[in-house]
Amino acid sequence: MSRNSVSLKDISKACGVSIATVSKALNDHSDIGQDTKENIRRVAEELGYHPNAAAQALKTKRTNNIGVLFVDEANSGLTHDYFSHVLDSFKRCAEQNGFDITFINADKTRPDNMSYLTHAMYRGFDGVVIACVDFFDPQVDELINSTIPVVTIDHIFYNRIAIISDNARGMRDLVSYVYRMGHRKIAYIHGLESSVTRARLASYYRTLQDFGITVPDEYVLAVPYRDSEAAYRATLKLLSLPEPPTCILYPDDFSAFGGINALSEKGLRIPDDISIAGYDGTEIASRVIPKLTTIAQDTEGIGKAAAERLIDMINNPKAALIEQVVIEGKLEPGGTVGKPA
Amino acid sequence: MSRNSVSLKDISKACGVSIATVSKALNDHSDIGQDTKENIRRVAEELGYHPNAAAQALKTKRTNNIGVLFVDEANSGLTHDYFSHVLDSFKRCAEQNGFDITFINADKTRPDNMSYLTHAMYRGFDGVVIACVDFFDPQVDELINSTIPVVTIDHIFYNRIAIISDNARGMRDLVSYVYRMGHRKIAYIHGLESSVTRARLASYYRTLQDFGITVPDEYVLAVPYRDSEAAYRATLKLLSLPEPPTCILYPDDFSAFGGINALSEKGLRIPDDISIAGYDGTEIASRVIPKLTTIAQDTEGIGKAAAERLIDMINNPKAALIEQVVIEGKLEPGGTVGKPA
DNA sequence: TTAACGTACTAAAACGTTTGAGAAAAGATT
DNA sequence: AATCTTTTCTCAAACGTTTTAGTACGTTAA
Repeated sequence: MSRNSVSLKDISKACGVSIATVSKALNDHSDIGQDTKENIRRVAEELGYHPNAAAQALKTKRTNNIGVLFVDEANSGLTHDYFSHVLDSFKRCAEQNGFDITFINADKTRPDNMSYLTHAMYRGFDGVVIACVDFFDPQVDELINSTIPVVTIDHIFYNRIAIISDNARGMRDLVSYVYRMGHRKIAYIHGLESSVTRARLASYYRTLQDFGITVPDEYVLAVPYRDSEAAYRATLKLLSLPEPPTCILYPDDFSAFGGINALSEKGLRIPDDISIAGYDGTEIASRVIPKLTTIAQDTEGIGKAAAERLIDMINNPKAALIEQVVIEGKLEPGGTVGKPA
Repeated sequence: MSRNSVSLKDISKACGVSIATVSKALNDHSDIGQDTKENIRRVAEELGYHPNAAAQALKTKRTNNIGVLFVDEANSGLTHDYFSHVLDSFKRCAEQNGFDITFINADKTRPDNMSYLTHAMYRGFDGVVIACVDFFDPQVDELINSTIPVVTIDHIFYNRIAIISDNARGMRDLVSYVYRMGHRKIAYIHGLESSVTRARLASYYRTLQDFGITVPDEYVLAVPYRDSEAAYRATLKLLSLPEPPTCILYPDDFSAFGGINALSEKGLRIPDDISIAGYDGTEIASRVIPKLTTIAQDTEGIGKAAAERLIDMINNPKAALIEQVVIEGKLEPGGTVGKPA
């Protein structure tokens, strides 16, 4: 009800025992009598005791708090569909293990002007999870090379555990699918330079090569992620080619909607006149008509794997096994890919 | 580079002054000589000192940390479009004022089994912001009635500052708009019982009344928020009425997409055969064709107002002025409302 | 000359925990 | 009866800060 603050000392007085005894009783140490424990716990409950995280952290060097650094192009991972789903899953898993999560500041205008690492050390995070568009930010680098347990998402560092969505496989599945649907002129509007983009792009070329297809350079364009305006313009560019593609792949579902706008503006029907596919498997993609063909990323699995590995590492720093955990996506055939016209 | 931990003591040794002097120098107290201050700061920098949040919190009872309780139907506000945008804005503003944000657990399965209030006190949050679907959860109630500074979003308590989106105004604007477009048979698929729903529903009836329109009871249906399946079914139900509506309003943009599916399945064209509107102003709403007519909620303004008020209250608990801050939305006319057929 | 004052510093307690070392009492072993 | 164990508890230091009261010393006013 109120913002009281009953401490171990209060309980110790009420029970007529020492503070140490109270602490041990509440932490279930073996050197406290059963009846004493019960009494102390009862009184603690009555008094409305709850521990003080700051004092515990000061003493034990454990905060049960995990730092989250999710930063996208807009300097916020929160409104980013993919990130927010991963984060939600991460959060859930962390909470089930008794950890809270706190954001590592993404706003560089904060008054104390701390770097990511400084901030993480200030708060004493037991571990840190990073999902980032720009893994080459020096501040990110500093954090990666610290001694704080770190798990990265969608980017591999030689000295860190990484959880990565299987972009190569996803892209291969997608390209194979549209190939099987009969497409040969497959354009790819991809995201800006990042390890994710690189993996997908390589897989795109590789898969086409396996099918014996070569695409003209004009079929491959770069736009920022989730920028439907840019995707719109890129799409128009593709359409203006002397030999336009019959199928366009987008870096994400959101961009695909930008593409759809361009196509419908040009009077092209999907999938009769032209086929398209997105990437991510956002909820909205499955709610529009026709459903967007896309690769559903396993955000649940990614978040959970990240949390599990990080907590492992926190609880067992010695056994820190550097590994890459690859999480498979899943092709979601919608109605936006048909036979080529 | 490493997870060192240089403390005031280390600096004091290096400078040959007392710990107190170091503390005061770094906090810019007036009773420390200018040159001493400079020297201490230089050494602190060299040694890579950064303060310890736990120790500071223990001593000062300030954590510079704000607890966030955002819980939606799925027990997570993170993937909720409206919430996540509000939170993003809140976070940004809080960070600019030197506050971090930590989630108050939404997962009731956490091992220590703390209530929201217990959790908040354990972490020593300086304040708490609550956006919630169920403000009648006893745990929420407990938190509201604690002495911790609280700001609520979209729900008014007599003893708390509330930031509320102007749902009455938004609904009035929307209904007036479709009325002006010629519609008289206006159905409303609304969300489940909540103060937001109540405000909108009342405004819907009130506005229609002002226009001298009465709607049959069958025109008003309830579905959960953001449940496009339910909205799909509700839409079919409306279409099967002997005298179906010419315009359907949905509780949110996402539901509207469910409605669109039902309509297109029935071969109805939007807006030629039937008109629809959403609510929220999600990004995707403006990226589809035709653009979804909707009320854009000022999530930026809501989050910012919440953070500002909360921080005010934290810094100046005495002056706690209980108020309701109303944030206006904005009608975004898209292409889904036309003249009635 | 003495008291009053201002400046620049320090000592030490306090915040609420945890924990290893030790102590006291009771029970078990010779 | 003396010694060893076991059980149950307490002492006290420590974690890294902040802050109040106080000290030492030089300067100024009477």
